[in-house]
Amino acid sequence: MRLSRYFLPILRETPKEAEIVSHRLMLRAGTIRQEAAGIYAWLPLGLRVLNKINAIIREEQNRAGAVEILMPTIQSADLWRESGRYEAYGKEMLRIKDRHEREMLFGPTNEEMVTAIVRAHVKSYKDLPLNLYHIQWKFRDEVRPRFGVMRSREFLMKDAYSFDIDAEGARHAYNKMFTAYLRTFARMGLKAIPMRADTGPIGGNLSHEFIILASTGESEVFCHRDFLEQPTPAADIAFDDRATMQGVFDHWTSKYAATSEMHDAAAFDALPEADRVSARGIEVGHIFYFGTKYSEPMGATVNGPDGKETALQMGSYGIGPSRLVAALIEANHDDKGVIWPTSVAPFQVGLANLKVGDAATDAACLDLYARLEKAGVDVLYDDRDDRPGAKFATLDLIGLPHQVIVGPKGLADGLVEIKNRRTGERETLTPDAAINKLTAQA
RNA sequence: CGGGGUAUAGCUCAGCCUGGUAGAGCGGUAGUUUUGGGUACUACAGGUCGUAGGUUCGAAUCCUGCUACCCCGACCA
Repeated sequence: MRLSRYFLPILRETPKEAEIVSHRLMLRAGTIRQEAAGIYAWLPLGLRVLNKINAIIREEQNRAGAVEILMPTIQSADLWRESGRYEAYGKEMLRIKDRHEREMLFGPTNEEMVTAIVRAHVKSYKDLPLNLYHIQWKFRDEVRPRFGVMRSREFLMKDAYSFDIDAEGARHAYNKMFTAYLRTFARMGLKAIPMRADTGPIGGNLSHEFIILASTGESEVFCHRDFLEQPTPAADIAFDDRATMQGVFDHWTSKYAATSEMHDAAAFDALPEADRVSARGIEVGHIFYFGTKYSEPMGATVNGPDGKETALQMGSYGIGPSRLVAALIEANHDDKGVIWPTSVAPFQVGLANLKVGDAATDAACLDLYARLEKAGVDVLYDDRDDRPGAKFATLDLIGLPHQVIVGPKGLADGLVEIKNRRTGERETLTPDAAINKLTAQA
């Protein structure tokens, strides 16, 4: 992409409303724009990151056997009356009426709807297990939205819902999602630690939050140091093998990890001092097993092998992609700007032409640009007639993993410079060598 | 939902106390300058001062209502 033809509204100064670093950097780097309290428009750069995150989530959900659907944002109140949550949900639910005065709502979650879908079409245990997920916008009318997309009213959520004939099957479904989540966050370069959680309004008796450690995190968390080094399950792990999945779960829950609500100070203090990690955390995923909480009142049943009608065993599994964008920045930035992990970076390479209009420099840049793109590397080419300093500052701010700097001085010797945004490491080399190096890394 | 605050140019803010018809820096445009970490200079453009009403000869400024947004707390993916 040529920057001159792109839409990247960089802010040099920080808008006053932004309190935390991810919110500040997202506004400055032209990724989002606030439209109302807790409601944001996604600009091109931010959307690219969001889509990268979604792609990783999809791959891992599919790998774990979940099937993608897409449910609407608007739901009917009657559906929620079936579970009793229409009354129970309170003012966080955005309630609206259509032109016929029918009561509708902007969905804060989809347990009722997905249960209705499965109830209508699944009649036999032979159709199970089933796990349906979608990635869709949700709305929760928070009293006080804040921290940008970290705590917004409208937010994107991947929510999966598992359906099984019995508790053992549901447990396996839970463990599969548990494993998929470990992989998902690891692929984004995040160390997410599963912590036992309160089930809250979703209900149920088994629940884990996936928390990433970041100094600006909203909640206090405590865990064993081993979590920081623990390797995540491989891509080819046997998702269909119950013992294997239970093994992953057991391994990842055998050591101490808890949020402040579930914290057991005595158990934590029993750990050797050197193993205790007490930090701030950001919740990026939350999984629940809640049995028949929705299937029973909503009459979602199937015939079992014994011919008896049985209420479905359910679980739900959420990840917040829009929040993850902010969480990733909280975990990956410096005083100059964002530092995107390669797997979610909006572009892999930023190409800076230091003297637009200079024939040799323009030609060298165009050549690099074309050859990198041809090699499948996403390049943002800064071809604007701007000062070198401004270009460096912009590239550092938007945080692309690699920078290629091309100017007349270097070109006189047939050389360009590449810089690693994360390490700051620079290297002067020929354009050919730069291309080799970048295609190998990206 | 309690408490506090803010609203003036695209962004960050000054002006308000003490009423006289709007400013700076950054950004934008045009030029000069030249160019390797947000260069310097010149000129230009850009605001019914959130909104509705009131007081006054006169309101960004004083008063009242409303709205929006922000912060602290309670609450939450």
